[in-house]
Amino acid sequence: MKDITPQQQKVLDCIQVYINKTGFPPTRANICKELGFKSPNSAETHLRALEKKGFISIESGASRGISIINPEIASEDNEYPIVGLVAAGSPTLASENVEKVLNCPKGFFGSDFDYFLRVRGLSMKDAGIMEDDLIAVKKTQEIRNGDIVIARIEDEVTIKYFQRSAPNIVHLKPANNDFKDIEVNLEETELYIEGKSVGLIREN
Amino acid sequence: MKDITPQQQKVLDCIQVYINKTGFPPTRANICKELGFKSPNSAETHLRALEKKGFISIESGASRGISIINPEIASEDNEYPIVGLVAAGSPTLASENVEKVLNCPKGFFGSDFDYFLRVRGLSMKDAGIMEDDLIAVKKTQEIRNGDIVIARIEDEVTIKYFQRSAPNIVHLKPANNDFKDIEVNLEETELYIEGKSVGLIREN
DNA sequence: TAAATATATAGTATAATTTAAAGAATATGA
DNA sequence: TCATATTCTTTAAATTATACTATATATTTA
Repeated sequence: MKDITPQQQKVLDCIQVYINKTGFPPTRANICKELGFKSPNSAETHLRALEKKGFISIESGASRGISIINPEIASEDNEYPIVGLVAAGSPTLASENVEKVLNCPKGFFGSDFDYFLRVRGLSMKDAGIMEDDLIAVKKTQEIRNGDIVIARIEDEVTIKYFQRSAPNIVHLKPANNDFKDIEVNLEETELYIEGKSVGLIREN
Repeated sequence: MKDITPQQQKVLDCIQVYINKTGFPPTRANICKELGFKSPNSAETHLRALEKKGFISIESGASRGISIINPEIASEDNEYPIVGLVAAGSPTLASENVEKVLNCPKGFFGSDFDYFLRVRGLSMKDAGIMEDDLIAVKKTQEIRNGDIVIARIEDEVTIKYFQRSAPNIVHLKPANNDFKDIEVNLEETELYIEGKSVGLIREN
């Protein structure tokens, strides 16, 4: 990341202080006033320079659409959306799928993860994964045999053990004798791995 | 702080998710679109209700001037000891029994709790409680039938379902056909309830 | 039953970004 | 040293973004 000039640093600090104080980013006029400019366009120019150098991002056309790019955004708690399994389609984070969010400290599970997924069904009950449990899902394509994956097969989403049986054959194995393995021939059927489970939470 | 309705909670979550995603708050139109309203005014009304109930603050006349009021509960972690089951004796919080502590936000489970207990054995596997899981234990003597309890019988500690079968007869029932009920006659044998399970955590 | 909640249409006024043009000061490289 | 690039700042204005208000209806809750 490139160096910034003293004045650009002043603008960056001004943004951070303003966000800390108000909870939302400043406008150009706010920055202009705060730093004693006579024109919002002075602020605009600095913002563009900071954006170019990678310190902030600006959503074009959006009022107060400034966000600070902060590599160590490691606040203690992070909010993770709880996603419900939908009948069809991937467990996206679109708000209609998000029940609510849950605070969870960094490092709570051994791996980072992206969201909680609400479990439906009992196909993994012998692995201790019960109806209504929350699975912590890490979005990744790096899957090993035996991982518990969230897999999507042609709009059907399921939680199973992953087992690659041949270069183009994958078995999705339940942990419940009442369910059968799902055999996926990758040449015929599209299999998408949404992610893998890195943890589980249950509330009694 | 007053309660909010399910829909208001959705709006609040939508704001939080949007902020997490973009770094700045949503407009009414963003919320409207995200929640599927046809009019931004629906969002406006919910925002005003949330403001009135103290969950957000709105800076009048400021575009994207929404900030979430964080109650101290949301940012406060508590450290809970993780206790291992000892061969004999109760799962006390004496330091020799404490593996480590785990940060957990207030309100993480529906109930308060006092410590995490490391699970040993598979007597409750059909209830989804597996070896090495962490059970969140609330110290209490108020037990109902069907509760998962941490019970101590003459220096032997076990995790089972509680079932009072008669005024002085208690059954501690496993969730695994390989284990038998433990019948406790309270006139002959001392039974001590350490607490009950209010939640579970597992790391894959 | 009254109040609260939820949602819509419609419109106005203000907020805010962006662009163009200009100029001065400073830094950099040949 | 000089030419060029970068930084910094201004005026001015066009355009879009956005909040807010009025009004209405339906449903739910206390």
